[in-house]
Amino acid sequence: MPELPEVETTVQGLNLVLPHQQITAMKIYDDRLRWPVDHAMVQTSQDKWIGRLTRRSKYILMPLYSDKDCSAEQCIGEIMIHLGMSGRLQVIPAGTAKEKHSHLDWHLQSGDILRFTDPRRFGSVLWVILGEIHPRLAKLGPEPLSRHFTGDYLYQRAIKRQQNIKVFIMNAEIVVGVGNIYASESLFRANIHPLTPASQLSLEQMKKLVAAIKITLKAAIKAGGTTLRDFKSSDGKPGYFKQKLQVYDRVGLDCYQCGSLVEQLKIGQRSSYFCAICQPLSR
DNA sequence: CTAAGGACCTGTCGGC
DNA sequence: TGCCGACAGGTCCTTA
Repeated sequence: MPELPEVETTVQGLNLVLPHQQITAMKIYDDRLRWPVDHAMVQTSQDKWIGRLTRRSKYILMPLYSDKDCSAEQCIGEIMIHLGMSGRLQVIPAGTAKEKHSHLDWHLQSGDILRFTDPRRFGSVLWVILGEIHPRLAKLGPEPLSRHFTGDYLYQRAIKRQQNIKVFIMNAEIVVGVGNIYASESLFRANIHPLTPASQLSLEQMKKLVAAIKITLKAAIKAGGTTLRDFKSSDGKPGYFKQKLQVYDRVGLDCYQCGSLVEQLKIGQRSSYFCAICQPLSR
């Protein structure tokens, strides 16, 4: 389900309702996520106030405070949530029946519940100690929408890398937040074949690719993410970016740009979509 | 160090 | 209708 635009959409939606709400209780129904949920979080969450949520890579960071003011000195740490492939984090009315894969609830003073649901359990919910950088965040590359992510940067990182460009841009140590959908979409937009070795691309091509990634992600965030099967933002609405996908999931259909057929390949175990005419393979 | 593959887990869909 | 394999938006870990 979630790539960066879907996570960002979720954070924006939750920030409309969660900040300054008090947690009255946390319940763990199933702790078997990507990593076991630490049951100490139940006690830690008790009676704390929720601050403004942020995002780093595809992780959602929810700071907790010991006082309703939520001033910096009162912060006690953060809950760090990854949605994996099938996770959802939403605020629902008290009493809403649990689904088969609802794993965690935070009951709020308002009566609502913040609920984490994840059928495949590739998601994770971890505690970040105050003032520390979680090991999972320590080695991440720049945010794709930040000024640190430039064509020059990507070109430098690609020197001596024979790896194909699609797998390369999906590596979170190079740049975070480029998942399988938007990798194909960005490469199409930049007219780069997904199998091109990273080191083969010129500085100009890298600049074009970086611009394409930024434009693609921004447009997807604006549309509320992409709903393929089951993505729902925190307010329960689907994302509308699917209607704008150029190549993803369009194998055998006409390329919107040139009219030839969109092709599909497995690259690094993932389905990849491209137009061989618009995205010629240089060497 | 890089690159490639398997692993984790459940649900759904298409073919027979 | 039922069974079985392939596949799904993401990382992490092991092996070469």
